[in-house]
Amino acid sequence: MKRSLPLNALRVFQVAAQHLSFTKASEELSLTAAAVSQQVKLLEQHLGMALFVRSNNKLSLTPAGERYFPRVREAFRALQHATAQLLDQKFSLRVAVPATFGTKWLVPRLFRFFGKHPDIDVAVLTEAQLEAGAWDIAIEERAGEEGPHVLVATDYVPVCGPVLASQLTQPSDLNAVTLLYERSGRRSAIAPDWNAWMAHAGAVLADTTRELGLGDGTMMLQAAIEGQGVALAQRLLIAYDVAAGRLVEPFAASTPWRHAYHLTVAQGVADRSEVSIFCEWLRAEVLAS
Amino acid sequence: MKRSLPLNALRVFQVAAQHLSFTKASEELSLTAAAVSQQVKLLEQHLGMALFVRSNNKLSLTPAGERYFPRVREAFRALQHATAQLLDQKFSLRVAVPATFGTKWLVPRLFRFFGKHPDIDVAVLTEAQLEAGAWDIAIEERAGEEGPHVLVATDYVPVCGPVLASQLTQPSDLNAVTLLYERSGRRSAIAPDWNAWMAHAGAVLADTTRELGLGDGTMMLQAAIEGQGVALAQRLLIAYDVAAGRLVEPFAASTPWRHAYHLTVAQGVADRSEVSIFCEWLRAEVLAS
DNA sequence: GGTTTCCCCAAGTTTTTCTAAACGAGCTTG
DNA sequence: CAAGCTCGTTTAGAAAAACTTGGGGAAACC
Repeated sequence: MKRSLPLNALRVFQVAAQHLSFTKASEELSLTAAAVSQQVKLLEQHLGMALFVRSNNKLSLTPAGERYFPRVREAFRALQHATAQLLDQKFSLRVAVPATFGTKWLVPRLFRFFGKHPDIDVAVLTEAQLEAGAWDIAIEERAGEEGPHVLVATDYVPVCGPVLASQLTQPSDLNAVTLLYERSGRRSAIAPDWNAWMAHAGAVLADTTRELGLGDGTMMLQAAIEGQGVALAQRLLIAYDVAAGRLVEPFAASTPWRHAYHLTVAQGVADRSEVSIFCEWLRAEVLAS
Repeated sequence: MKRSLPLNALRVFQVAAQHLSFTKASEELSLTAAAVSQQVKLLEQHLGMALFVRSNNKLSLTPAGERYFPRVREAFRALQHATAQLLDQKFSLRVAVPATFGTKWLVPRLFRFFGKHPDIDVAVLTEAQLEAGAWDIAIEERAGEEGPHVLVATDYVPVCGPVLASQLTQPSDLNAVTLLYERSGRRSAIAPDWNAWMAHAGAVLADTTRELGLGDGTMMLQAAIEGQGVALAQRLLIAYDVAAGRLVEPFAASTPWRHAYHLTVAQGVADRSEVSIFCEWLRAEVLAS
């Protein structure tokens, strides 16, 4: 490499390649289109090859640019991710939770914690970033409700929007609607299925019943709220939506199997006061509900 | 992220963290130490946290910096690697070879190819970068000498420097010296071992004989040239060193097993004239030797 | 105790980067 | 088919970084 890569030009290239438009890239970067054009030209000169084909009024990548772009994007994403994680360390307490649990249970209660402890900066991270050193407290979901660190456990009930609920009088009616369930891909917990619930409710799931698997519990609940079907959801996580009338439980029957959320404290942080304060607050919240 | 990362400052940080010295970093970057100091300070301000501990006269990373550094380094390496590979595309022909084969067989003959075809830019890549699209022709080593695309095959013979060779009169003398062999970790070929050669030569390898495994054939041959021991080397690759008197074959006995170099042409490039010209030249070179 | 080795700071200069404005090529539109 | 629009390029000058110089201090080395 004759001279070190022009990094800023590289970032401009990356954004421009994403949009396949210098104008759009200039907006994202808060620059003028001229600046983008210049930076890209600089990079192309540095590499000694064209990255874009400027066929008048339409922009596309050359084969070289096509090969280069995804790798450059990946590198920048890695930088971005590393930086974001570094910045998390500025919080005095970092709590990693499953996305749905965070959205539907933790976040709605968190304002009470802030009220009591305004001096503690809490960061709520999604489970996806469960790398060592990235969190102080982690909450994880597992099947069953045994274990020394169980925070709270829940069963599953069918829920749906109020309109749909009015059409359901008995479990077998479910065969006429779309059944939503969570396709928890990587999670260790065994996802509950409709088949089991129906059997438990004394009905039979027809082969023809339409099912829709959502990749994420929040998405599933959102679909249920919008009336797209009936979801098999954790009772623990629907309290607020039920209270607001957005969701209704058409049948009381819950499931015999339960899932539990387990509380883990990262090694070496147990003696920090924020950590124990938060853990105690969590347990108090569980008891209060 | 309030404002996009200062990429150049990030690179400076990366270099400084590598050396744990602003002065050394400034040399590598062809800057003054003051410039390095300023860039690092800029980055630290941007992130809102310290990355280095400046204890007078000794520099070290903070825990945050310690976590950040390897990830930043990785991202820059990825960029560097992607760019290097992109630049290879400027060559009209990219040939990937095992490192030792390239050093000892291909490169010494390559000047004849350039003489005949000065218009073809050849890039010789090491096997390590065997990713799709990165090469036009690949040469790979495998055990045995069967296969439709065998370029050339070879057996193995002991070689060493001339001084050491004068002390060896029969195979059993090898038990008194260091035996060098190639620890070809990832290669699919089964590395030949001294045990087998000794048995074939009618001698016995003593348990006490000192062996030294080198990770790379070139390193092994270099050790042999320097008189550090006797190497079990591919006869194909030692011709030039033997001719120059740097290496000597103390025993004529070669091995019953052979390895072959196979020639692979990447998909979709077989019809390019440079490719067929080079392949024909390779075969002609094999016949000529 | 002097010397060396680091790093930091402030001021000034160089280099890079960006903007503004004008231009040109193709596409759309009336 | 010509006017208007979009989009990228170019140039020159302005703004903003980045870099150097020179000075200083604190530990470490001899």
